[in-house]
Amino acid sequence: MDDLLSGDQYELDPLERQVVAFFVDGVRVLGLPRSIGEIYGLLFISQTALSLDDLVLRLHISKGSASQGLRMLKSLGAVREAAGGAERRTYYQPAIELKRLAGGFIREQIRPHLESGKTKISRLAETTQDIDDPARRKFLSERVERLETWMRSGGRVLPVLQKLLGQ
Amino acid sequence: MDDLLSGDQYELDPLERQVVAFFVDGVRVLGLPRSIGEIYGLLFISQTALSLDDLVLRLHISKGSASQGLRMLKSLGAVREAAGGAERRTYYQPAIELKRLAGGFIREQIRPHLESGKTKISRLAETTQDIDDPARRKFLSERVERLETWMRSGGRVLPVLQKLLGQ
DNA sequence: GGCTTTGTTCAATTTTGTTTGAACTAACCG
DNA sequence: CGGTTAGTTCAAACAAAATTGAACAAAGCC
Repeated sequence: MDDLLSGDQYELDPLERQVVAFFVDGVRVLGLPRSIGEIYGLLFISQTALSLDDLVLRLHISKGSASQGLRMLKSLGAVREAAGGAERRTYYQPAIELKRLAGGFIREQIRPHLESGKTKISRLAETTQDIDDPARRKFLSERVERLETWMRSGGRVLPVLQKLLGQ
Repeated sequence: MDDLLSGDQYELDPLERQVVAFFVDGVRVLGLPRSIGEIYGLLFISQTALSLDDLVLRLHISKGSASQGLRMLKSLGAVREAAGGAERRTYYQPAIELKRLAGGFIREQIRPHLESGKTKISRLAETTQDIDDPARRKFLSERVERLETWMRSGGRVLPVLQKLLGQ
């Protein structure tokens, strides 16, 4: 905290900045906040495990951001707590197997939406039954049927995806 | 605009609202704006092709939103202009084959990021060469190699994905 | 030509989502 | 105990992204 001699001793070097920027872009594609990319990026390029305070200090983000970011990364299985440390403070390391990263993302971000989608389509199918005009009802049933097909395809694809990424 | 007799003549019925809401949620998962979901949803549930003005009127969105939304949906291959109409006004219909939808999304939203990712990693690999400390350089090279592996996996997965969704 | 209709563009506004930071809990320490 | 450190929570501030609407261009019509 007390960087009395040099305010820059914690600054990222150019390579670290480049890697962090890479992951910031990466997670934006996935619809995750930039702090997630910053944290994961710095962990990815660090040879030693880092604490929450290290992240705050080096990335110039708030403790709140670091805490929330680490929580999400843990839930995605993208970081784990470093084993062993006898210290009270916990240190974090990145998971770097694509299999694990993709698996966590699919489990946490995709499957829930697929599930809730199926539920909503069921309700849609019910609502469709209430339509009076038979021609209209037939058309709607076909469209709902189409949605159900989409969801089935989605459900079939995920395991294959995970399998392909796990190598 | 001047609905003197009944302000509701263009309102969505409950089923239409349900479908539009379904697609609004759906596109949010993909990181696309809600207007995209509204427009596609209404087209999806409509038995006839709709014009830009129809969308403005029924969804209560601005002409600007409708225009931009249709442009993006066209670029994704998710809507096409209805053939035939001798009218000046153009009418739109949804593409409903998952194959086509997924293909457009992959082409427009995923591939560009994969490509630019590869480029950035190449630059990263160069920067890594400038590192003086051999141990550090070795570690960084391994991590960059890992990123390259990720990208290769990504590149291999996309065609399989398209193939699986096209049935 | 002038008038109308259709659609686009983009700066200003609104909405949404992220980050901050102060207040808090919990755990350790002397 | 009282003091320090580690980490969480959440309302408020801020930043990023979407939407609006007015000005505009293009094309048809009379």
